[in-house]
Amino acid sequence: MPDQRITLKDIALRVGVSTGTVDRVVHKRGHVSAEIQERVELAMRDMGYEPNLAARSLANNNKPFRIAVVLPDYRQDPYWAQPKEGVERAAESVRHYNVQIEFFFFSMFQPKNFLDSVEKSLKSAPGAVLAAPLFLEEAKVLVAACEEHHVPLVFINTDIEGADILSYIGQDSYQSGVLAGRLLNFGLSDGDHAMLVNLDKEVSSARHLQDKGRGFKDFFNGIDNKSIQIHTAILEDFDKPAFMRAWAKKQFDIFPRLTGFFVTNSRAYKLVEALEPSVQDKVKIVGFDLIEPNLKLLSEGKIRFLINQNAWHQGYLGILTLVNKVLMSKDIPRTQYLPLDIIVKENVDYYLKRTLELPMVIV
Amino acid sequence: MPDQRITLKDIALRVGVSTGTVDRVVHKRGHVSAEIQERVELAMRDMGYEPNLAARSLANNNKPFRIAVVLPDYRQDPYWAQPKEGVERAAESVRHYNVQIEFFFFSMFQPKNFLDSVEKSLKSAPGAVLAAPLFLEEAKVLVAACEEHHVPLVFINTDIEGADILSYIGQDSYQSGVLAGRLLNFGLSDGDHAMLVNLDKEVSSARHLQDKGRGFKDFFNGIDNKSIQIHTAILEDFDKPAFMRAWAKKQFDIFPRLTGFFVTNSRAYKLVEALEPSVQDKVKIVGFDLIEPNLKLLSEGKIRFLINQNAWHQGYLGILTLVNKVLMSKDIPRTQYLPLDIIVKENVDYYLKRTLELPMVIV
DNA sequence: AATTTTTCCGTGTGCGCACACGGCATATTG
DNA sequence: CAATATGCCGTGTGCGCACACGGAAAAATT
Repeated sequence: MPDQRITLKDIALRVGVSTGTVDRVVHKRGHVSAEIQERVELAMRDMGYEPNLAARSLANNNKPFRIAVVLPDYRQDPYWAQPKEGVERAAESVRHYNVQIEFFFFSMFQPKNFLDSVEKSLKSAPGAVLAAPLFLEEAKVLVAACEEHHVPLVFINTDIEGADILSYIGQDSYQSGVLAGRLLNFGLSDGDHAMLVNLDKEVSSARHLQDKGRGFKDFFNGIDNKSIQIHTAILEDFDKPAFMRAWAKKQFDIFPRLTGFFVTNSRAYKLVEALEPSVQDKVKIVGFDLIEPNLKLLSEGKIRFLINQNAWHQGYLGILTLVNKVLMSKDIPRTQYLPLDIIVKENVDYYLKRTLELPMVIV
Repeated sequence: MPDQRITLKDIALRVGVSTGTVDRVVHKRGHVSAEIQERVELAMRDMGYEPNLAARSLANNNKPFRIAVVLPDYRQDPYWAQPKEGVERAAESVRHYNVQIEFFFFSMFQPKNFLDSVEKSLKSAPGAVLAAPLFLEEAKVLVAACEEHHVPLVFINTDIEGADILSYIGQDSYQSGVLAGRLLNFGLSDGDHAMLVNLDKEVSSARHLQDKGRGFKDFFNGIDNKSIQIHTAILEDFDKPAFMRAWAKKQFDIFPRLTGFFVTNSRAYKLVEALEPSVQDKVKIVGFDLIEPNLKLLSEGKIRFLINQNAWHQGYLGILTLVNKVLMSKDIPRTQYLPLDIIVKENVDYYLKRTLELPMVIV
């Protein structure tokens, strides 16, 4: 490790040009002869030049970096409050770099509303966009627009395959299904039945749920020392308690040894509400996400495991990714998978608190 | 959020003094009249002044910040390679601030050797010290020395209660025992037996292991719908395969329904090695730490759960804590607990990779 | 050959802060 | 009252970088 950091001046001196010239090749701003360009680049590599980010940000911080954030309305679903908070926290972390955030919320079951938000966000001429592209076709409009204006675009939660974006941040849905399988299986006995439950409307991210289901079933297909029967249920009317209760009751009539459930999104609490109290304690449920209603049931033992989709971190990392790209000119991988945290009552606190502190540094 | 950040000059202008004066009150360097001091402080609070860290680090970065790191020799135990790597990664993250690290390794079963390392580290007159104080009495010497020279001291892995240090970073051992109890219990049936296994020499951190054991037993005491019998074993000769095999065989003779094990440190693989192949697949083992031999067994299903002690993060956070304190003059909590990550085959990759990337920013 | 254009490069200033230096008051001393 | 000391405060410089400006040389044009 070099004792003294190499500066622009150092390499300017070495090559025999001015710092202005070196700066030009650093930023590839042209107006430099081929020969000198060559020699400067060589010297930079040779001496191991790395720009001083503190100085860079100092010299830059008159012009703000504005990021538009397009997310589903968090008042509609507690899940979406998490990425929002992650974004806010990240914004605070990089405030020194004069990063400004503007939110654009849309209604999560209305593709048109999403399009509206996209248009509004683009009209503000942001320096970058962070979005959760819940609707495939509408998202393509966003991708095209960003591409045209050379605005870096990051997706969280849902990826659009083949889309030319800076990065996707989310989870491996298939793998999370496999994980759920392993967890549930550990608590089931030979001959038990388990059920995969989708609680969502058709329009939205059906892809996620499919992948999770596939992973879940694949896990049990790979088991050979036990026989667990797997069933599937898709319920769009998860908001109608009476219907849900009736449905649940019926299932136990049909499958007396039904002892395990896997809820493929953050609505595990809706399932618990549909169960009779005596059943709630016996049945083993695996769900997703650390939202309030789930947390309560987790501590009561009525949900056994929650898999953390790290929605908070998706927001946080999304902002940091854009900052790293635009302000630090770092290379960013096309997809960034977040960990699948396994949560039980005993370790839940750490994952909740983590959203509050965590000192961090842009490398 | 203010559109334009408040600078020294802004508040100097407002109060009607020079930036030099404001600077003096910011750094409490005295030589300011009581009245002006008052008015400046008021203005700072009023206008919400926050120093520009980039500018500060720029103006400072002639003088390096040297941190001495005192850890057990990582060649002696794979566990200790993790905090070492975390430290190295953190060092890289804050290189811009001219932070320099020097390691001092000691032999983990020799208190005297620890003392030697401590003395050597102090002779280098570091600006701060990060240490894993495995030995109580010897650690007190370090605490006293650091206190005398006003050198900030951070402990990882082991806390010394009542010691006047900047911060302790580690885990809640008791809680990790409770967690292990919950995990194991989920896979056990009524009437099964489980065993708590300590594989360690007497000299070292016995305290940790006790706490974990206590938590583990307390969990099962709190269970009422199942009856699980808990046994305890303490084995110092974990490095003698023949002895271990004989011991293991005997246990199953005594307790035919022994189906669960909880190994209180990172040596779960030693237990697996002591079991007969046919038993390895049936028995349910919960252990600690993502070290190579454990990972292999986890993927083979011979270890069911690993609890991640986040040793890597202990090192990482340790360095960041010192940087935040000394260079950013942040307030630091006396104890910083790290999350208890639950690891199975399906999510292990994320926790391993996490040590590689993670873009971060000092807030 | 004189003029204009283009290419290439150096100079200078400012970002916000830390800190040394020196100056002007007032207080202290003989 | 003069001489010295002390308390308070302003000024100036530099940290490393970005970028605007302008000048000199080379190339293109008339």
